[in-house]
Amino acid sequence: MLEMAILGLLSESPMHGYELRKRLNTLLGTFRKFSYGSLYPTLRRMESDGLISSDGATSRIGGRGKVVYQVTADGKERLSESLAEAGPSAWEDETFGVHFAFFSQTDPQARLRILEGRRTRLEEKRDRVRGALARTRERFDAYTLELQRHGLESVEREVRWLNELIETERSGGPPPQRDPPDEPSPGRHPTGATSETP
Amino acid sequence: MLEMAILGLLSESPMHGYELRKRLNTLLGTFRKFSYGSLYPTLRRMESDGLISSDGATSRIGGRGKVVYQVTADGKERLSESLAEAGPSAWEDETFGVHFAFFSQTDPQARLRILEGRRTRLEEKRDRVRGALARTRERFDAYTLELQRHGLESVEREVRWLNELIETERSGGPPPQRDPPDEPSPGRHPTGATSETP
DNA sequence: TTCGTCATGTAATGGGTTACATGATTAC
DNA sequence: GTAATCATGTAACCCATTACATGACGAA
Repeated sequence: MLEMAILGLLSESPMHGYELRKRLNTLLGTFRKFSYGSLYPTLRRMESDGLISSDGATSRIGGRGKVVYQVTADGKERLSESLAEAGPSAWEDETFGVHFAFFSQTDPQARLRILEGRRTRLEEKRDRVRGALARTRERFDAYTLELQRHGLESVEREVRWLNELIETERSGGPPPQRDPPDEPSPGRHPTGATSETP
Repeated sequence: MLEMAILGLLSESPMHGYELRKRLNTLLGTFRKFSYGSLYPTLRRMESDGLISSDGATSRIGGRGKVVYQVTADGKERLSESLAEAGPSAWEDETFGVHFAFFSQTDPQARLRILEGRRTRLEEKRDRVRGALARTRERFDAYTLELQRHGLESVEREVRWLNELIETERSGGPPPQRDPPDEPSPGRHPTGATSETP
């Protein structure tokens, strides 16, 4: 997971750990965050595995020196293997997210298989929840019921999303390019205060 | 997390591990699943901690025998402490879900603080994503952009959900009791196969 | 000169999963 | 009598987090 994300980012441009983490967390931040405690050890392991290489610059005396990493040939190979992996593991919540984040580097066929697999996964889940809701409607208290209902709606929403993506993908069409949802603040001030949380 | 969920379920009625896991996975299944590999060891630990007690029935010769657990006095105390815990940890995705699942056993004040804390967390996240989207719009490729957009919409949706819940909660009103979404299958075509993964 | 943030790292720990192994009970 | 599912458990591992520690560098 982390490995794939690192390879994906480094393949676009060489970077050092700190920046890598920042980009990782804005890229995948909607569903996942990484800490240094996992990043740095992973980078070292990947270097010793030959997937990435550093300039080993121990710049300046004393300080540890900024270490810039880049992907090796082996690393590139590993990356495309990972991205092409369209089996069950790629439909899991977080794994799917990472895959999706690097779809532009992924073979169109793999993209489609991943999207479809993910959709099937979610449809199964949706049906399980619907079933539980139908079977045991009165065994749930109001909160539990609300939890199920909200969960069900989330899944249904993602299925619709996937349907759109698959359709677009099938028509060989360009990846979607729609506007992000407008924040409902009609008169936006230059101050642009978006939220007031007291 | 697992501990709280176990206490919450067992406090409603005594159960053995297998059934516990099933109920756990239908109750929390929209966002979390547990395996036996974590459940059984946890049950044993909790028993040795005195939070739950088993009937120790080594029924039948040979076989391990069904073990029914129930919450002890200490366990009940621990449960209400856990449920009342309304600090930052309770706003985390999965922790929040578990808290919510047992809201009917939770003090109304704690419920409100948890919902509000969760909302603030999500509003912060929403603003971070909006910011990233506004700052680096053209540094994202189409897929990455779509990922952000979908993530943003998900967060916005959950904020709206929380707003409704908080409003209901504030008016001392009864917990929501609305209908689960109707499956939109009035006349689904046989051609309209939703998933075919060969 | 002090604060923020850039930058790298380690030790201890957490909280689970996977895969495996065993046997009892029920339905057909 | 055999397949499914009920029921319990263990060992090995995984993939990270938390908390801590260190220090450089730029701006106020």
